[in-house]
Amino acid sequence: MDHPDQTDSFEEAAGERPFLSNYLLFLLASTSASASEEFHATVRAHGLRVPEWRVLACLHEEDGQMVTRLAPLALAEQSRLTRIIMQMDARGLVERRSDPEDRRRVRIYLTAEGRALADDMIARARDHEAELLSVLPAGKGEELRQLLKEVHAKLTARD
Amino acid sequence: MDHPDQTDSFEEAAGERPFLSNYLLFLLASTSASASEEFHATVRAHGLRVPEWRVLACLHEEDGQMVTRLAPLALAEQSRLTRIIMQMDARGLVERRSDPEDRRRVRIYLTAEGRALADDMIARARDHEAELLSVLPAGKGEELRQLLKEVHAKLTARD
DNA sequence: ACTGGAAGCATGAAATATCATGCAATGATC
DNA sequence: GATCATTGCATGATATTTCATGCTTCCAGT
Repeated sequence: MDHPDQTDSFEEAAGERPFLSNYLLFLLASTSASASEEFHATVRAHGLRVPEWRVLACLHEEDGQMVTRLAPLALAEQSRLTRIIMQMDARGLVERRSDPEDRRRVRIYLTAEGRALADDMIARARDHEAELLSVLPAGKGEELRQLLKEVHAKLTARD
Repeated sequence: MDHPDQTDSFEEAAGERPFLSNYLLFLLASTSASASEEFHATVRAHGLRVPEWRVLACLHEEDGQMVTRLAPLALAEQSRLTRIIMQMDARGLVERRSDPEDRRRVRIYLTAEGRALADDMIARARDHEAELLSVLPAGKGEELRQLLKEVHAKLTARD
């Protein structure tokens, strides 16, 4: 039945597996989007936009970071992050202080309110992650985490 | 030196591993972003915006899809996709035809030019993916792909 | 010290995205 | 087969994002 020498239209050839559903960049983007969406609903329910939550998480990890360092971590472009920080500042979640070592730099610090919110959201993020992983066969989640850490490291190594 | 019964500030406690760099949603989003960025440069170099490339890839896989089906696949919201399609139509990459079975539906078809571009870009995507995977120890890439397919399936199963 | 260049952040104008809603076609219920 | 709800797509108003560029501060070389 299969005469590969005849039907080589490339598109519908016999042994082809579908491209899209196996394409790594698609799987990454799509999985990231659907996995994140659930939690992002929680984020918005707490009056935060997604990049604001990311900033809180980054500062929770290390307070007083500069805008330029925060931007890639929060997956936001610099000018966008500047504005987000300004709004968070206006709202009293963070505080901007010029770095005395280098006055070009602006370092961002959590306020008490910001820290409280960050703590709360981080706890929720942990819970959500646990719940997310629970739909997978045991161990798979950690396996995925480790692989992603590896790839992520390789990719960000070559700046 | 370490008296865990004293310094339990939760934040800087002894055995804590960093949250962010182990947080699955962060790893997914950040890895996806940096992995995609390289290829997206290629996409733009060919005069396409990222969602346009995604539409081409989706149609290459299955021509004549409806807008509503295309939107989640191309990771774009419906009204956004409508406009993107309109531009691609204006540019001659796709064609919109009302579905005779259900005249609310608009089905999108690749034009000859669109198909040629899609074929070309898919080939480049394959190449880029191979190159991307080559920075990983052999096998790791496929392992990652399989895990992502699993998680992706689980996540999209519960609509 | 002086000059050129780069780093760090801010900002205006233009491009995009989103949200709610509109409209048309279909399906379901009685 | 009239009515009401729903699906599918389009669209206007608004909000967000981006791009280029400006301004300031620092650094390197001279």
